[in-house]
Amino acid sequence: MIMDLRLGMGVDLAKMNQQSQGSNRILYDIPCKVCQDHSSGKHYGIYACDGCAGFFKRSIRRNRQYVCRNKSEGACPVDKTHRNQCRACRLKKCVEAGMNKDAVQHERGPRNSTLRRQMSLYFKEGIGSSGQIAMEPSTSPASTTSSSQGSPSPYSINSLISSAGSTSNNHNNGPAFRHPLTRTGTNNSTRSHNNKTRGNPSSSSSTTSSNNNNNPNHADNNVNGRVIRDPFSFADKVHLMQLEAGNGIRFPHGLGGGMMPSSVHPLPLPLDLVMNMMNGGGHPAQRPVMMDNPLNKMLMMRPPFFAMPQLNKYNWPEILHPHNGHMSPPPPPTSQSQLLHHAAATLELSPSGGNPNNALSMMNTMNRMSLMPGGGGGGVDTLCETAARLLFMNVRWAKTVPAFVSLPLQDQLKLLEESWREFFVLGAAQFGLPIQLGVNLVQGGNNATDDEDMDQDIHDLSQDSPKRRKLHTRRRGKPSSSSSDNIVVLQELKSCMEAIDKFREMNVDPTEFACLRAIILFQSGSGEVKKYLKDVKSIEALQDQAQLTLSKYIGAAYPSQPLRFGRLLLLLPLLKSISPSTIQDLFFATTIGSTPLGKLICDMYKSGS
Amino acid sequence: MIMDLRLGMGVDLAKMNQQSQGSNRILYDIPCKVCQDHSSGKHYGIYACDGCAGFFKRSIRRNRQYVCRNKSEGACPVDKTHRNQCRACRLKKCVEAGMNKDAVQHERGPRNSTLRRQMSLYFKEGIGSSGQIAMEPSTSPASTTSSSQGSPSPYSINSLISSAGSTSNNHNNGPAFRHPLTRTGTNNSTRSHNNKTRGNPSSSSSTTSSNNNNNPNHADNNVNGRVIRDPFSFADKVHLMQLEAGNGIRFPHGLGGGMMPSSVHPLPLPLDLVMNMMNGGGHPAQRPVMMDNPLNKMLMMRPPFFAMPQLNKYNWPEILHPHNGHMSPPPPPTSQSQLLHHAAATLELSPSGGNPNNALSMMNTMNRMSLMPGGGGGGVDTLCETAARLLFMNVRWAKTVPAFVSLPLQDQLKLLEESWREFFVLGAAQFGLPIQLGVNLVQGGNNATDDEDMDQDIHDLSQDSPKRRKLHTRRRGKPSSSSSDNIVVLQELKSCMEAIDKFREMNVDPTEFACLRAIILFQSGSGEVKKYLKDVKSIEALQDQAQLTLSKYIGAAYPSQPLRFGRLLLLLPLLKSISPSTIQDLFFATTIGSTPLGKLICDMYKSGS
DNA sequence: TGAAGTCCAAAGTTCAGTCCC
DNA sequence: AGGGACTGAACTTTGGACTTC
Repeated sequence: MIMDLRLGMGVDLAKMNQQSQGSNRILYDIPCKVCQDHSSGKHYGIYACDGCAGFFKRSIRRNRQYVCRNKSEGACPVDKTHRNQCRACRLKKCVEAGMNKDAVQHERGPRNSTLRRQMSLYFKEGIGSSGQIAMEPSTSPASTTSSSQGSPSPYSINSLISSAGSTSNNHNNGPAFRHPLTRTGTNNSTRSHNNKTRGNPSSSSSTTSSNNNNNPNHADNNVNGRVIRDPFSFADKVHLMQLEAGNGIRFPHGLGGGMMPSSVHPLPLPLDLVMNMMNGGGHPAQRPVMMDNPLNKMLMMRPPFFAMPQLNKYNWPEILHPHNGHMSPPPPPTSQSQLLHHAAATLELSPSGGNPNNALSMMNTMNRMSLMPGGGGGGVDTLCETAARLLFMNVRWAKTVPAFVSLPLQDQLKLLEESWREFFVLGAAQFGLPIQLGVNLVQGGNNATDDEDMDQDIHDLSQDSPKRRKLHTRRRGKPSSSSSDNIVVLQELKSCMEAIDKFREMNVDPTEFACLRAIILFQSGSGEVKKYLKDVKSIEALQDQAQLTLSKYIGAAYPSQPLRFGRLLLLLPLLKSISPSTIQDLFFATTIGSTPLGKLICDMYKSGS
Repeated sequence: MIMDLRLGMGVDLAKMNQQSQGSNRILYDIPCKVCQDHSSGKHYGIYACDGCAGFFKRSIRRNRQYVCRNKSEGACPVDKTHRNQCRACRLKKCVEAGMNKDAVQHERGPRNSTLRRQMSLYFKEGIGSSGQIAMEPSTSPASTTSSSQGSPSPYSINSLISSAGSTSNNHNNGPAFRHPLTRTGTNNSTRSHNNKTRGNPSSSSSTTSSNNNNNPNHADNNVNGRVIRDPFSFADKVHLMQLEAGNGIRFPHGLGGGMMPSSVHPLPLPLDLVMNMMNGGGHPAQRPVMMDNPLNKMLMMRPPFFAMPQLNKYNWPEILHPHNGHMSPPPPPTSQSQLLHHAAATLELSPSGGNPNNALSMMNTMNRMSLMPGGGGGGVDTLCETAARLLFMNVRWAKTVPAFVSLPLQDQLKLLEESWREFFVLGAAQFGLPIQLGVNLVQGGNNATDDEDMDQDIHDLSQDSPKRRKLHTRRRGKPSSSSSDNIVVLQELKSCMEAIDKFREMNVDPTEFACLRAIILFQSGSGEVKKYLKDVKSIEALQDQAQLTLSKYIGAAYPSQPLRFGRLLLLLPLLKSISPSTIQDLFFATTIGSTPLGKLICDMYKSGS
């Protein structure tokens, strides 16, 4: 003790020399009393490093009895470099150094699940086999020892065995109750209880179908308009177009079409009128304006694209389900097996279907999706495909805009790179991409997708902690790391969904969407972007054109809505409510992986000349 | 346990039998109604231990929803030893035992650097006196301790004393002395963690409906959904500002105006109409209001807010330099020594000037500022003051908008919290806040501030590495830590400057600024925000009003610029090009520290009746 | 002054790596 | 050679000490 005191005081002054090694983690210059590594404060009564603290805790919790296999008979060196050589000696030294076994508390219940765990559950192991939904890992009898959960398993079989074997928490001390939280003899019950379930708790809750799948107002799948054949070699690589390619009814390369529901057009404006408006507008352009009135052409050129039906909120576009009839929504598969069958069939149709991983993952996904509110139609993979298609359509579209392609190539690429995110969300709004399915990617098995539950999820995941400050920190590489990421992702998704709702509330019509798209495309932006743009003036002029066109169109088409133009423009910032990285992680990870989308798009664009 | 229980029951209600466990802490023999541990008095309505009280508080504050993972389905034992095993059951038992959710209050500011202290320091000693720079809270006499960093000083005198006197720093055997740094790391995290969560004042109770105390006063003004005649007439408001500016008739609280060239005023308006509007909107304070209201004073002190002249790009507003004549910019100090001298002089003028650290840092700052383009008059400190003023004036302005104050208080606060960033940038654009000086905060001594050099700096700092992906990662605490942070900050600054340039290029007039400000203020947004808004419909209607007003105004004032309205609206997203945390770090760290601005603003707003 | 609050050390958990079988 | 266990850094939660209203 005397030693302790002395040491303590002496070293305490040395506390001042802390090291914060690159994070806000604090290490003291006080060495670990066990191994002399930097300590991170006191643990179990003595200054110790995280390693020794963790080791001690695990050893005590699991009641480990190590044996030194060395000739030295318990005299192995325990220091930073050797501490892992002999557990027996390490533990012995921990005790000798004064670590207090009683300070090791009971294991507690698991915290909330994290995105990473869920993702690994889904994508690594493929839950599909028994039709079991994976979020209740343990309720299934045989299932999945803790190990199968990909989690580090504090609740491993091992630990069960060991603690069960030792009826009492022998290693010690019997009754002593020094620390209030000191372990008592209740270990067995505790452990087993812990061992039990580690899944997503709310899985059972609410299948609340947030989907009022009503008003299937798409008339038929009339594919009108030409489809420019476009060698998008890239798309193939990325398996984007699997479904589509496998099915004659779909548009080649996903340049989707569909009929515009007449109800959506307040004024089924004849195209020529639009043209007139555009031409007649006499934009008193204050700047040199690019010639040949490109927006006109742009708007004209893509009837099928802009004519895609607006569907119900979050419903699948009919076009994704060609096998279904015309008016009737696809009967949702009612059983797992049906779904699997469906998925399998789909895969077989795919020309590129050779990839087993793909097939497997898709099947799993389809399986998982079966409990989705929207009926069984959509799965994450399909979602991702659609997402990809959406994006690429935008690229394709841009390529058909003469004014755009007449810009310096560098500018084209930069503009595309800058706008893809907004394109994506805008497209989701226009075409009903059910981005809310992304929630499932975050939550794992929870099939709740309405706002209430989503809020709940956000709350569940939300940790009132420093992490919240890092709100914009993005995980890279890994699917995701901590629950704070979950919060961010969920919040962004929610914002995004609400943004989309706002567009839908406005009943934005295809012409308006087109104009908005152009406005977005010709955003010269500020900061970094601008620096790389060669012809900012032209771009600005084009944006002017676009907004003028929109303004005039609205004036003609919605004369009773003087606020409409402003409202639409004010919706644009909402398109940024989800971050590019979230989009990529959620909707493109499976199809594209981690290649930055901006770059990918540029490549696509360049290659598809 | 049994012993404990018996003892507890036997002695019963008697507070008299307190136990002091080695401190003067008082424990009662009345057991915790939740876990039967010793209680420490009543908490949230029942006798409870500190643990359960804290647990309950945290759970309610963070709106946690736990799920019992036990087969027992919510029947886990909750006692002293098991209380941490299952949060769901513990919380359930808390509630069942009678803990009152409504007794959990909102999170308060950090104790050691309370808002009030900061503010009173800031405003009492601070900005008022000419040329004086007093935003470092620490300049207050007594504190020579580490609290002088101008940062929120986690190291209160109290805590220093108590730890210094230590001996009683019970749980540790050693140290008589905690080094401040010890706490630094945790403190940062702790603080941010504290701050973060509940920007929303009534959130904890909003779920439980307990708090309906807000919205008493929007009874009759409620615009439900309909975009009808505004009781609040933006147009009038706007015109008020014009008049003010034009006539030299100002309203006491800086409601607007600006020295607008007369040519800019297309439509002069009758004053009385306007005055009616202003008087109409009383706003009874709905909540307990912070007393002694330093912010009010501050705001009172600075009437000429909206009258600040629009100056040259990035020049100091004249008003900041009252000691200088009228039109001529202050002669910049020409040499380092001059500057240092100047700085020193300034410091000596400071009432509290004792702190050497302060003096040093300030001198360094001044030194750095010396080579600024805008002349030597402005330093970072002055910049920060101006920034603070800018922000606060916006709050003040909002308070004068009848339509705004007629919203539920909760909504007002949320809207303010959401728009301050944009207000700040918009204000910078309108009043010429030389935000480019912020570059120096990032770079240290580098005196380059034009675009070229800034690009160079970005380039120099930039690592073509994964770091770039973390673009939004935010550092906390330190002014700037890694070079990647620097990149982010510089890029954001640059974007922000360019956004401001765009506004200036457009020659946005004060009326337009006012409308834009209103549009921003009444942004119901999406995602998180919306959830906390009670009266979204009204807010949307108000935004509609604002944009309609702008549209009409532009139509009248700039008939030759049909693109103008759209262009202005399209500038709005640029206001988000700088992140709140960057703004705070750069422009408010010295004045306000790390108190989250959103929260601070809300407090200001509430306190300023 | 009782009962709110914050502060923060030292408990806890999580999980990517790593090693070992 | 793939799966399970261990390690330790990173992060969260707990509860006793202390402050504030």
